[in-house]
Amino acid sequence: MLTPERHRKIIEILGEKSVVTIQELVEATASSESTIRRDLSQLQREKKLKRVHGGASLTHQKSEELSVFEKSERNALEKDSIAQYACDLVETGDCIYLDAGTTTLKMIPYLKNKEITVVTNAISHLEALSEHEIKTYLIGGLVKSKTKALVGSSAIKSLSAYRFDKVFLGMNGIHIEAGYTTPDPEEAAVKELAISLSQKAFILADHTKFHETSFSKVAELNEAIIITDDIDDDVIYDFQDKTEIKVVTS
Amino acid sequence: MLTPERHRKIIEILGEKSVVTIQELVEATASSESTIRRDLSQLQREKKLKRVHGGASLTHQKSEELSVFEKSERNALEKDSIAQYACDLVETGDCIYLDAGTTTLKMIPYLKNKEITVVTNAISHLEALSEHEIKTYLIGGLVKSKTKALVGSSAIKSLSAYRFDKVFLGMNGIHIEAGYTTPDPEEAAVKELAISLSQKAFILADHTKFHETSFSKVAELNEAIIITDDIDDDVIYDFQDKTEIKVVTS
DNA sequence: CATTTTTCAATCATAAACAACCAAAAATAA
DNA sequence: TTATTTTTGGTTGTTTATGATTGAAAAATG
Repeated sequence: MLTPERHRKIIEILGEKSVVTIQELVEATASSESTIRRDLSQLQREKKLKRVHGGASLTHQKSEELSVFEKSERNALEKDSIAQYACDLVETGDCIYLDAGTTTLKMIPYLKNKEITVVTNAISHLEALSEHEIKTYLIGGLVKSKTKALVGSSAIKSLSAYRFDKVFLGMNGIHIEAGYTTPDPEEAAVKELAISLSQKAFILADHTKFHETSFSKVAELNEAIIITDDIDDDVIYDFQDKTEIKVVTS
Repeated sequence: MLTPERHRKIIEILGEKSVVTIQELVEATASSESTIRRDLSQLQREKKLKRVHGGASLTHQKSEELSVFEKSERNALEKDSIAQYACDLVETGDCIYLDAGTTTLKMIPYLKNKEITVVTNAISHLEALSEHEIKTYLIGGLVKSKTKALVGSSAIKSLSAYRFDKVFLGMNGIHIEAGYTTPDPEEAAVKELAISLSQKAFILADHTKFHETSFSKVAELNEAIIITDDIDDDVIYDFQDKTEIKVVTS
């Protein structure tokens, strides 16, 4: 494997997972520890990543011109922990629904080799799903040009042909009275239906989403389990009698 | 193999793979290591690529990357003429189905500002469709990881919810007895249904597809109108009593 | 806090890739 | 045709990348 090929792969994996061990990279590139260490040192000099004990992490610098894979987003590390936790809930043979969104995207690397079936409305997730050889169904529908998600009545109809063991959704607002909310009514309708088609529904949301409300209501709090990162104890106290909350400590 | 021919091939391979080893190029061009090294040095001086230890890698210039990619396609100009002609058949308000494939992809720029609705099974077309602000519905279905097309029973079911004014399909084989054929049975089933759901069906195929057959039958010749480029008169004579043929002169 | 385990940087031998050179072959010109 | 130039492929010694090893440093464990 050639050097630039390896470097690209490293950056790409980091874009998906935010953190990666040297061991994982050794396997992914079929090269030795020494080589990976050298690669990481070089990429760190180029400010493409940050070395950490045992592996590497993406730099959370606000950057002007970062290429596709290099773009980091807000709370990337927290979202990665949440995604990883969510994937531990997925069992072999499950049929799951993956909603559009950055956090659900980060689940995909951890779903590899689980022998599951994924249904999604997120066109942006297809590349990663295909790369990790996960059997994927896309629902039909109107392509929302901005977010590249599928919405509308045909999406609703297409989605309702499936039933899920688990569904994983991103969410913009989690509020005691307003419940789960999201900006776009059409996406809200898809999320709402996905929840009702599943045995268990999980909301993946970092701490910034609590006490927020957005335009369109998706569901009541008790209709899904929340997976989140470090939040204040009083926030947990506020919500704990409304629904179940899994807190991931990163 | 002549020098410019070799250089073109190197750039073409690089356009597909982003990185390439010297050994691969030696095999692809049937020339020696020394020659390839000289080629790479020269192409590097021309800023067409970047040499790396063991081979070569793309320069990170997106624009050039794209132009190279376009050039690399076989019969690109003919396909573009065919695509342009096909788009002249589309009228304001039409609902059309666009099949996966390079020729149908080339239709998209010419569809801009026609105020039409497009339904497609080609995930690869979405970017161009969105870029040209065309209202697009994607059918649902299993994501075929290699070609990024939607297939399977759920795709069939999803597609059958629509009716079309016109459908435009690529095709691998056009043969007097075998009719229209394509390699993949699952894609063939989708194409077949699309034809039956339309008022008028058009096959977009350059001259190399005539008298060829592939594995899976899609339809009889008379079920669609063929749009093609310069072909021999005797080919037209062979086919003209079977179906209508539009010949685009480029 | 001491011990154990893991990860690290530095070094080294090896195998691969390299540039430079040369002679043969091919293309071009006379 | 022959002479000249260009291109090619093999050979040379040199450079580079790689993977294994080692002792040091850092985490993890008890």
